[in-house]
Amino acid sequence: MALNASRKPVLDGEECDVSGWDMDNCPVRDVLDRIAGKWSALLLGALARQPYRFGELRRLVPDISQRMLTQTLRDLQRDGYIEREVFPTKPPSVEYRMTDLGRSLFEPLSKVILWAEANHPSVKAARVKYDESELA
Amino acid sequence: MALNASRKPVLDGEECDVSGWDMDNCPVRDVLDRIAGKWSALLLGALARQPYRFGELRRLVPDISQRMLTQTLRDLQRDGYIEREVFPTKPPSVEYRMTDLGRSLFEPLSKVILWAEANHPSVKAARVKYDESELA
DNA sequence: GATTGTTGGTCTCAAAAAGAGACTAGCACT
DNA sequence: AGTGCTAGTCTCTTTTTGAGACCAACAATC
Repeated sequence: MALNASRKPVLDGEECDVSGWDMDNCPVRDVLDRIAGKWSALLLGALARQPYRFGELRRLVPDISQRMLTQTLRDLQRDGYIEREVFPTKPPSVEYRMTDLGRSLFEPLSKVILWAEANHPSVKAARVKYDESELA
Repeated sequence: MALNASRKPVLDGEECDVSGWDMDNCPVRDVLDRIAGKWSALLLGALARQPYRFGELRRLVPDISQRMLTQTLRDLQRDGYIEREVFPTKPPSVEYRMTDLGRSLFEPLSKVILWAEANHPSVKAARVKYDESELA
C-alpha cells in the first residue's frame, strides 16, 4: 500500500463512483451507451445536416446493414434524438429528422468528431508505435 | 423523386460521404469506434482525474469484468490515450495514467459527458413516451 | 509452516450483439 | 409480364462481450 499512501485514498467501502457518478443509475452510461454505438455518431452527423430517408442513409453509409440501420434509427428515435415521419406516397417513404434534443446533443458531440478528424494522425501514429513495441 | 427534388440532391454516384467523411478511411469511425466502447468513456473519466492502478479501476467500475478492463485499457493505450507503467514491487503493481493526447481528447469528450448528465431526464422521458406509443 | 490474501492478469465457455443475405408487399414504369 | 423501387423483417453465421475459474509469487496471518 506504499504506492497508494502517497495518493488520495480511493476505496473506503462506500465510494464506488467516478467524479460522483452513481453506478446503479449512471446517466453517463445510460445515455452514452446509446450514442456510443458503431453507427450512431455517423447517423447523427448526417441528420444534423438535413433530414434523410431510409434509403438515402443506407447509401450514405454504405457498409451498414439494413438491420443495423433500422435498429440504430429506432434507438435514436426512442431516446428522442430523431423523429420518424411516414409519407403515404405510393411506395411509402419515411423521413428521419433531428429533434431539438438531438441538436443539443450534437453540439458537444460534434466537438469530439472534430477532434477525431484533427487527431486521427496522432492516433494512427500511437498505434504504429504500440504495435512495434509489442512485436519485440 | 418528388420528395427528393425539393431538397439538395444526395446521391450522384460519386458522393458517398457525410460532411466530407471518407468511408474507406473514415477518421471519425476509426477514432470514435474505440472511445465509443461501453467502458472507454468511464475509464477515461476516471483517469482524467488521477492515475489509477488496475485493481483500483476494477473497484471503481464494479461491473466491468477483468477481461474487458484489460482489453479496454490495452485499446486505450494502443491509441495513445493512456500510459501503462509497471512497478517492480513484490506483488508487481501497474499504474495507468492519461497522456497529453488523452487529455486533449477528454476536453471535448467531457462536454458530452456533462450533456449526458444534464439531459438524462429528457432522454428517460423520451423513452417512456416512445414505449407508450409503441404498445398501442 | 500451512493457509489465506493480494497483485495483474489469462483462459475457457456461454450469452448477447452484429453482419450477410434472402424475402416481403404494393405499386410504377416498360 | 417482367423489373425495380420503397422500407423494412427474418434467419443464419460470425464476432463481441460477460462470467468465472485459474495462475505464480510473495506477505501477512495463524
